[in-house]
Amino acid sequence: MDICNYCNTKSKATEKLDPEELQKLGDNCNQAVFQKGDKIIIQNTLSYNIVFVIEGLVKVHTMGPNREQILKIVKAPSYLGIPTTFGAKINEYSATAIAETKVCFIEFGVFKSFIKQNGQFALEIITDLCEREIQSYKKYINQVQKQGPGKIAEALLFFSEKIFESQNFVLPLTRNELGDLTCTSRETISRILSDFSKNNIIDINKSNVTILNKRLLENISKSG
DNA sequence: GCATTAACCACAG
DNA sequence: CTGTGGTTAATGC
Repeated sequence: MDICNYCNTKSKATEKLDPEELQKLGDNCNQAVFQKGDKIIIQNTLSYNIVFVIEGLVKVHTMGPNREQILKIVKAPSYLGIPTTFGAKINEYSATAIAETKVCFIEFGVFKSFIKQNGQFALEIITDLCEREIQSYKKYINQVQKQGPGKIAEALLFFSEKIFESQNFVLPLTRNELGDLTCTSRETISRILSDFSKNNIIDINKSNVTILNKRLLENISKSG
């Protein structure tokens, strides 16, 4: 089977593979579709695969000592689980689909062999990992130093700009999950969202959000 | 002290 | 699952 050769959702890294390697990838990967709420990677279980998200949206989350923490929201196309598969025997985090999501499971040994053999492939993977690590530093600082409105404004801007690329979108998370994402409580999310709405910064109906005053939202996000 | 912020609890829809 | 109100604790003038 030559499935990977014809797949038009190649990662930057797989574009560097030669035909023989692509063949090998095709022989050692499996596609699967997950519905909203389905777990793709499960914390505290063994990992055998690298996951490549072909389409959809995923939350990467981990259970802390007290509560659930959403580490990040990942949009296709993207790899998933490289850190936990290389860096730990047992998964350090879970990944759950928050929209219908199509993924490819790549056998770990094969993925590793590409890293060893193909420098261009490895370079793309490392570059991607580094960009994500820097992002995670930023998110970490924001979460620790901003107060509620700043964190929530930032989350809204993140969904608007990075995920949906629109002023109008449907939040893929419940209020509780938004709390897990922004290190606040679901009550705080409720209050601040209706506050933003009262001040005509956003329009919100259930999970349907329209950003009305982006400038102000950016200021709130910046000033924390 | 007094104000602000936000978590926790409870209860209603 | 959400929205609100009351209570409480921490933090900063």
